Amino acid sequence: MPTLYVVDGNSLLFRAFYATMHGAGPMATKDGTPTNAIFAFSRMLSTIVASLKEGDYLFVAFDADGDTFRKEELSSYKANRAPCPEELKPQFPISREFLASIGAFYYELHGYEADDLAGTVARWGEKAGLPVEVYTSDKDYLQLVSDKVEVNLLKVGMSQIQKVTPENIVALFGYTAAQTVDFKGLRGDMSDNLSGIPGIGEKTAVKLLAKYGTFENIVAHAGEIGGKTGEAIREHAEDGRLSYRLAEIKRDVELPFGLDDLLYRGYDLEKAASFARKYEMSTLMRSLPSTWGRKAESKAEILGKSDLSSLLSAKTLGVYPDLESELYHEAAILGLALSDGKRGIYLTHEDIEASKEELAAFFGNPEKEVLAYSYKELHYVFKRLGLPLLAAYEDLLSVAYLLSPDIAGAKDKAYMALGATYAFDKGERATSSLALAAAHFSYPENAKRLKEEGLYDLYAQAERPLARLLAEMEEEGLPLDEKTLLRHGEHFARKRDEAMAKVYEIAGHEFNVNSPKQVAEVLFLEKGLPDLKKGSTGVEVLSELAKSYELPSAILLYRKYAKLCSTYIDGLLPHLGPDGRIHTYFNQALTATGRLSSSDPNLQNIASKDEEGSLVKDAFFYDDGSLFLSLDYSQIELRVLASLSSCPSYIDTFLRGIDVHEETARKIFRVEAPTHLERQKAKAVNFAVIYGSTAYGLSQQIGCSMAEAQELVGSFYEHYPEVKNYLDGAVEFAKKHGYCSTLFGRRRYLPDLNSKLRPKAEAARRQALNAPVQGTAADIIKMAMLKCAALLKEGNYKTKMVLQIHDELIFKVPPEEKEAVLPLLREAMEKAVELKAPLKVAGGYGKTWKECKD
DNA sequence: TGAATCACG
DNA sequence: ACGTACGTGATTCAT
Repeated sequence: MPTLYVVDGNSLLFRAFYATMHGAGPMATKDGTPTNAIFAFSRMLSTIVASLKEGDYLFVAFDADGDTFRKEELSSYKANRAPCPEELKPQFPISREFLASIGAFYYELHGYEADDLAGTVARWGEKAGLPVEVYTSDKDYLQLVSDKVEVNLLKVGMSQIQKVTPENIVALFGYTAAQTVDFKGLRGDMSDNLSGIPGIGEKTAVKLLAKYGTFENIVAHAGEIGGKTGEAIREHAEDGRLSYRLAEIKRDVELPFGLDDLLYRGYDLEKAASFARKYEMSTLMRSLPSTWGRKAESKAEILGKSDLSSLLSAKTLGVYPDLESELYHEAAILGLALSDGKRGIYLTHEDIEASKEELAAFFGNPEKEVLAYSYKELHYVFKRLGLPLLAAYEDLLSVAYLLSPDIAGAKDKAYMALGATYAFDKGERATSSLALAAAHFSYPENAKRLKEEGLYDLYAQAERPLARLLAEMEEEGLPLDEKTLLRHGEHFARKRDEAMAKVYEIAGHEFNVNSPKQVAEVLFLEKGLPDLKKGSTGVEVLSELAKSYELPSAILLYRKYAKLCSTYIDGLLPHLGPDGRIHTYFNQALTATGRLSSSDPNLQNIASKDEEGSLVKDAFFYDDGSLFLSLDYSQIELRVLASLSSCPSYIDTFLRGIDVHEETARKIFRVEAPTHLERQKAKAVNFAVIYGSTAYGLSQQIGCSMAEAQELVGSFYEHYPEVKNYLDGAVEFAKKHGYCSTLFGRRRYLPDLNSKLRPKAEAARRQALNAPVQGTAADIIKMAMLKCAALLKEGNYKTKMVLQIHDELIFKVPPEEKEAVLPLLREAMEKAVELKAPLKVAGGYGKTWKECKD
């Protein structure tokens, strides 16, 4: 039996809005259009569509603009309703657009409310003998409940739904479906500004209805009802009647369509994907039920394997490796999709083996061209397959990242940023891999977009070539000696257990020291230590408490060794390959600022500040006599700030090669020879400036008064006025254009900059200040990496770049190249880019990673 | 899945 | 009145 689904669009959209209003992310498109309600609304509709079966009907009712017949009857109707939130307004038309994109029939009619349309359509269903499912969060709809009609009341999201039927309605609400209107007549409805009978609340109304049945019968028997209640009924019967009439849903509205028009026929994947792209909702396609998606024709005509040589005669191929997981160092290689944009072939792993020579001839030919999603991934996969990859290439992931830096590692988002049309993860692996391979032919249009936005040089000179270098670095890996690591690990574990025993001893009992909640309970409740920061047990709090108490310092000690054990011993070992090396992944298209990140494992946050922690780096060494070389940029971000702002006195500090923090201290404290403390404070001020911190933040950082912090910042800007100018200008620009950019044009979009929520806008302001600085430094080191790699190749050196840690490069150097390579690489890094404040590089050799940092 | 914590730049 | 320094990743607990 087909079912009719009736949805109260307004109600769901409001519910969707308030459910996501305080959510985490910005929930807006790049141009600032809010989409939070649409996000949740689309989820709700997806859930409903998912429950539809072939032959079912779907109708979504909306309120129309302007007044309704109810307003004509009562001018104060809904008069006290809060105005529609500004962020929700633009989302009304978008919700219609969404429904259209998924083929859902919706309607609104001037003079009527959504419930009248819903009630009318629900009656059609009843008359046709169909079961009807109504979705709303408005209890007025309960009057529709019948043998045929179930009302689903939404509580929070789609997760909490109260199904109301004739069987359970009295138990749930105390009145029947037919009595819903009588109930409203008595109780009224604050949200509609209907008084009902003043003084009668929910409890009284239910009691009266149970006894007398209907509103009119209650009025007729008002004489026998005593006390204030009876008095109120007699006095306000007319008010009640009015509320009654207005609460009644009209069920015979004339509509220009019929039940047949509501038959749900599914959605066009292309239209839905295009909606998702337009509103930057990367997860939408995944939440839509695939059973209803009418597959777009695959762009690539699928060829048989016998046509491989014909396909390989193309100059350019889109190539997409089909892997079992994203961790391509290890993941099983399932297949390889090749497309020339119009036709394509999917090769299984066996096919690849069988056609290796033909494939090698194509990919080893520098005259040919490859369009890859992630060249880095492809490169690594080809190495594993024993295939060369020397063809020229484009890296679509980098293109997407530059055009839309907030794609954060999500494939859907990346393809969406490229405007590539493909059915997201629908259908067979082979089909979707081929669709992706073909989608890479969007490259020419996107290259044009890069040029229009001034990003092409960054792509062609930095990101694109970097993809190959990073692949080589990942493949090279870093040597980790298991024995040494385990030896240090035993030491850490012993210390950890000692610290734990001490914690238990002082606490007087055992508890889970790993649980911040339990730690807080023991410290602040059991032991009565002062709670300095809202129950937090972080290092700042515990080290402060450690000055006066024993327990916090024991906990800190436990935490230190527990961290070393779990993250750097137990966490690292599973990543140690049979080759004795650790192969990290460099994420090239992830951070908001243009930095790289490292994961699985993260080699950019191996301990080194703590003396014992740095023992981890002691386990990284070569067994063939090769050395580690570490070269790092000194204060690159401050030099970038000085250069971006063209501040002569700041630049001068760097030109003179003096200690920048000491010089800042001399200026802001107006002394000749700053003390150690003064230098520390000046250093904090320098950082506060590039982080956009407030006086409060600075005062917390250096433990001084707000007044002093204010004074220091003020003094800084007095001595470096151009810096202030530059920073003010940067925020202005970002507010006006919606993004900020680095010296080389890399953008970061900041839609929150104009948020009405102060903390959000303030956070965005700080990001606008910091991103150009951090991002420019990131651009610089990327260019330096390429320069270093080119020089090493040119000079036929065996030295290899193995790691990048934001402002530092680590190399593997054979002993015989020791003398030559250091000055070569240092020079390359310092001259990578010509800044107004010169770049300076420091560093040296060591037998272990730890040693080269000493 | 998110919060808390702590490792790095 | 309100929160309060940028950017990451891994582990653990708790829901």
